[in-house]
Amino acid sequence: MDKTATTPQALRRTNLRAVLEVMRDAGAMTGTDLIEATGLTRATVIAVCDDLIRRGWVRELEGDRSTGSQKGRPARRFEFNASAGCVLGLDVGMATVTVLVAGLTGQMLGRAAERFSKTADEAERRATIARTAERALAEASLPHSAVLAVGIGLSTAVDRHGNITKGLQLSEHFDIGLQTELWKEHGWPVLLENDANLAALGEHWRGVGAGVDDLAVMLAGERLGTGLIESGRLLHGSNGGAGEVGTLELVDGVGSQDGIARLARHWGTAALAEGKATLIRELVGPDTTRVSARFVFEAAAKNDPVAQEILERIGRRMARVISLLGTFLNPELVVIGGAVSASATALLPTINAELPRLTGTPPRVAVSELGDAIVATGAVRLALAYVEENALALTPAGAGQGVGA
Amino acid sequence: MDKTATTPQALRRTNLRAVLEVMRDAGAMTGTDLIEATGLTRATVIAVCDDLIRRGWVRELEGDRSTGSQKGRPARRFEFNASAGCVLGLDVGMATVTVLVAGLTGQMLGRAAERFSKTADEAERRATIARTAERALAEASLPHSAVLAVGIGLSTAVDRHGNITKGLQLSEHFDIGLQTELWKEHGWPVLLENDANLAALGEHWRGVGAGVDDLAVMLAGERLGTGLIESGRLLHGSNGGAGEVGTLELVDGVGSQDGIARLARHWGTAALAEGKATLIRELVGPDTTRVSARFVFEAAAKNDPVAQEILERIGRRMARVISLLGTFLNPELVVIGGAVSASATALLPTINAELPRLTGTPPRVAVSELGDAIVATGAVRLALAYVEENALALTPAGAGQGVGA
DNA sequence: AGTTTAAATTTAGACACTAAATCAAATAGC
DNA sequence: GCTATTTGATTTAGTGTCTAAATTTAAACT
Repeated sequence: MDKTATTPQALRRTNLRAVLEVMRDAGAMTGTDLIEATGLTRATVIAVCDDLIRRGWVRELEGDRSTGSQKGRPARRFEFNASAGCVLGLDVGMATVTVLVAGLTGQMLGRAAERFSKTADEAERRATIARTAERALAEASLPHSAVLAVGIGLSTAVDRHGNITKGLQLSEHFDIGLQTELWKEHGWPVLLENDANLAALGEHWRGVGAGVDDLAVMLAGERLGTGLIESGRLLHGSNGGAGEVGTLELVDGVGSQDGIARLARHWGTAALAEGKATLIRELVGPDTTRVSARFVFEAAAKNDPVAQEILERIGRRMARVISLLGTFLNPELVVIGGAVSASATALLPTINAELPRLTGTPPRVAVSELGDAIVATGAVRLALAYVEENALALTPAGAGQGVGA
Repeated sequence: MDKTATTPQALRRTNLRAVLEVMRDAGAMTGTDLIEATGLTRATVIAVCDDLIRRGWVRELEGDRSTGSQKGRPARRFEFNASAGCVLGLDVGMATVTVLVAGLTGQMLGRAAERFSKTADEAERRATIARTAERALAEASLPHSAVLAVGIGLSTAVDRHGNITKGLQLSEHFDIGLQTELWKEHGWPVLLENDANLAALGEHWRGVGAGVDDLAVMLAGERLGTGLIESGRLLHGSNGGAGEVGTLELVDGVGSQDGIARLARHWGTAALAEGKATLIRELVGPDTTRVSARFVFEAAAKNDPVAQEILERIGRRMARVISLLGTFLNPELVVIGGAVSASATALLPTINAELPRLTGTPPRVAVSELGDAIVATGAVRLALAYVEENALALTPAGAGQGVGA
């Protein structure tokens, strides 16, 4: 029943979409601008704009003749109504939940984060998530009705239809009825996606990967996951397992799913246990079991040879994975992101030195600048994509009343 | 200048495409069938069909009331005109060229193959290719004017726009003006693609991978290349290097770009040189330098332990690469194809035994049944995709006269 | 005030669709 | 052989959307 054939009304729908799309990423425009951009005639453009205004997706600006020609009849100026609604982007991790609120052009309007209680059961985790979302919405002064979609990133495999893949990895921690239970009273569309995939979306949207359509993002904090974008599209594989390097055989004496943070802690702890003379010991203090990645990176920055050796091992390890990505996917760029991404810059020399030896198509390597909002940013992007896809079927909640700047 | 907006005529174009597409993969249909399939009204369907007949893409069948109801006014029966033209699918390898001729529903109409002279220069290679294509067309009794598109598979990296990637591997052997020089007098659209990618298209179209939308095909003859399909789409990567495992680091004492055939020969020769007692020696005959893959597989089939050990090594090696594919791409199925694919069945037990140890998402593994037409079959598919995409812009050359069954 | 300029609107016409009535060609029953 | 029935094709009237061209509008300039 998937009819591809069309009626005359479909024509208008197509043109509504075309105009809306142009206006979304071009800001305020006159009718003439839109004629130029879409190839439609003036009569049509105006009709479509009036239609969009009526639907609430576009608003008309008053006065203001600052740009363009000063002569002739002043042009009506149309603008995508960025406050016709908002979306939520969530990063639901093992220990914490982060929520971003964004307007329809992606302007960030609110933010909140919270830790899960260690003993939390399903219902309690859901409650924590809901509470954090409420706080973020409150910060943005937005009503529930403004939310048009919710994107959620999870540390588990999710297939391309947004379904959690049972049996793969940590799904039981995340398969907690986020779609069916959490916001059923609001009826918000909830879109699930793997966290590394969202990190890739985030970087592709507003990170160092902006404009790069063949991209891999390694989400390397405690764990290590990879999000893959080819030709601007996210790759999932048949079970959403694409890029899930957790089971990679790397024969290094540590689990292959370990991210940068865990590796640094692991090897740092080992170095202390072996009694090596290193700055790490002083930085950590008396309780030598409390090594964290931060101390190792700090010691390395102060030229501590033991810490630097650890960083080199981590770098070689990353280079190994990146080289495989380069060989199989041939991305233009690989971005290292995640909690410790700020420190990851120290790994670049090692990685860049190793790569050409390991693959014939070495990608550029960069470090993310999105910090710990990388997944939530991608979640926002995912939700926005849904809204863009379904705009004409949705009703802008804030139509007419305006929902914040 | 990529206008997405539309005019009333675009509506008709959309419906022409929709109807044509339905008819292409459903065979002969009545107006009522098309109403059912497209959701359009009878008046529109008939108008569209008459339009398509006028353009030469569809023909009307006479008489024949075998199917459907016997009562009432007999329905007009429409059929996609499979002989409105043809396409060529070429496999241009290092040593040989293979050409397939196919009608627009993919029915094979002609075939020819030829070896390149060892001393051939660019112009001579082009001439051999042209001559082979002529022979295939002659076998199908088709005029030059019937050819609507040509797909060509090459053993070198090709990016997603069909451009050979300079500097990567064997490009100099294949960048011989196939698009600019070869058939410029006929004006045939020539589409270039990597051979492993075409193998993947071929398997996805008419091989064991039919219906599997997340698929990897390992083209493993003398060399080893991989074609990747995710969600039904071919992956290229930024330089067309995706799946080009030629530079993979596998630390086995042999080049990683080596395919099954070369590995068998390599290790078979080594076994003889080491003076091992093996059936291979007898099969090869007096000149022990002339080991070929065939002898090794034959000896293994006769339970020769040395040959079987070689097969296991090859199998483990393949499993290694497949496991990496499984980890990074998570395909549902991996198909082994290429010149020696018939023998590859002997490798399956080893591969299937190794895989679960190497990756958490082991794909199904199968052996291609397309034989040495695998690349040319994919080339046909590539050319057909072009014709389907551009059908309404093209003029069916055989319009009215019919160009073979 | 009149002219110029650029934009908006109106008007006429074209194209493509739907829905409903009518026409056409076959079978089935009497 | 005639009529009723069935099914498909065609015609007609009406609607929605677009373009192109003429007209109107609203400002700046002279």
